[in-house]
Amino acid sequence: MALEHAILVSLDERSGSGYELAQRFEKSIGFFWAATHQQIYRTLKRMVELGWVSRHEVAQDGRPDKKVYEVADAGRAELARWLASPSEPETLRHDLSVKIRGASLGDAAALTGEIARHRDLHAERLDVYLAIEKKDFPDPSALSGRRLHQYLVLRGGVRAERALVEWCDEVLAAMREDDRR
Amino acid sequence: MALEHAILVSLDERSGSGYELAQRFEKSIGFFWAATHQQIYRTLKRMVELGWVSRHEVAQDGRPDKKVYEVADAGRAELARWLASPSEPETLRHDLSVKIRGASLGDAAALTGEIARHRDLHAERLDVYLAIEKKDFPDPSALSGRRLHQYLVLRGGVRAERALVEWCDEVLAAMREDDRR
DNA sequence: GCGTACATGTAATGTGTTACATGATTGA
DNA sequence: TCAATCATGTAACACATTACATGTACGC
Repeated sequence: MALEHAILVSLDERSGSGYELAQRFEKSIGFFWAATHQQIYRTLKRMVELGWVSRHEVAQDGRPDKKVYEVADAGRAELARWLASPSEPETLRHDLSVKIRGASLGDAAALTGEIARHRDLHAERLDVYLAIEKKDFPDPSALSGRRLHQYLVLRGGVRAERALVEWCDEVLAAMREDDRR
Repeated sequence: MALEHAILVSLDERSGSGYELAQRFEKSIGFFWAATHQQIYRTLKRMVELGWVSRHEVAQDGRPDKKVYEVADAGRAELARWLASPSEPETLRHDLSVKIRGASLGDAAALTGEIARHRDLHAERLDVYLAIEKKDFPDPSALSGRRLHQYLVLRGGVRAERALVEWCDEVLAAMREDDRR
C-alpha cells in the first residue's frame, strides 16, 4: 500500500518517466523500497486515474517518446495524509534465519558457504553506502531539511548493513567452532 | 516461496496443528518470518497434496478436533534441497524510511512522534529478545547443534532491533536539532 | 451474558513475480 | 552484428491481506 507513496516522494524530488523511476528504484530509493518496472508502470497508471500525478508525453529525437509524470495537488495531499498516519514496522521475512534454524537438517558446509556469501554481499552494500556518505554528505552537522532527511535514511542503511555483516561473522565463527567439536 | 520451508522447520522441531503453527508464527519463528493463520492453512493444504507433510485428525474432549501435521520424508528431502540452494537477501520495504525521505512534504512534528513510537516498539522487542537470551541461553559457549542455531538466529534479532533503536535515536536527535534552527 | 481461547476455513481483493513482446539507437 | 541502453507495456500466475463465517468450552 506504499509503493504509490514511494513514487510520490521520488517524483516530488524530480519529475520523470516510468523508466527513470525504475532506475531510481534500482539504486537510491530502492535501497529501502524495492520495485520492478512492471509494478511501477501499473502503479503509475492507477495514480493517473486517481489524479495523484499528471502525465505529459515528451517527444525525443533518436529515442522513443517518453511519458513524464509529475506530482499533482491531489498527490501532494495524499502524501501529507499518509505521512501523518501511523504505520506498523514491516513484517520480517528473513530467509537466511529460517535456513540457519533448520541447519541440522541439511548440509552444514553448504550453508556456511551461503552465509559467507551473504556476509560479502552485505559488506559490499555497506561499502557503497559509506562511499555515498563520504562523497555526498562530508559535513553532516551542516545539513538541514531535505538533504538531512536523505542523509538520515542513508544512515539507516549503513547501520542495517553493518549489523548484518557483524551477525554473519558471529554465526560463521560459532558454526565453525561447533563443527570442529 | 519459503513459507513452506519455515513450516517444515517448525514442524520438524515439533509436530502440531495449523492453529498451533499460527501461534508459533506469532512468536519464536514469527520473529523472522511472518505469517497469518490463513496463509498457514492454505499452505498446509498444498503441502499435504505435495506429500511433504502427513495429516491425522485427533479427537479432543471439550474442544474441537484438530488436524495434526507431521513432516514426511518428501518434506525432509525438500528441506534439504532448499537449504543447499542459494537465496538472495530479502528486498527491503521500509515504510519509515520512505516517510523520513518525504518529511519536508508533511507535518514534521507528527512524523517525529511516529519515529519515537517506532523507537519504543523496537526497544520493547529488543527487551523481549534479551530476556529470552538470558533465560534460555545463559551459557552460549556450551551450545551446539540445533540449540546453537536457535541462539544464533535470536542473536540476529537482537542485533537488528538494537540497530533500529539506535538509528531512531539518531534520526530523532538530528530532526529535533534541525527544528530548533 | 461477554470475552477469550481453541480450531478451521472461504471469498474477494490487492500486490508481487515471471515471462513474453516490441522496437529504435549507439558503441565495440 | 551483437550487446547494451532507452522506453513501454500485456498476461498469467503466485502470494498476501482483509473481511467474513462457524461453533464449543470456560471463567468472570
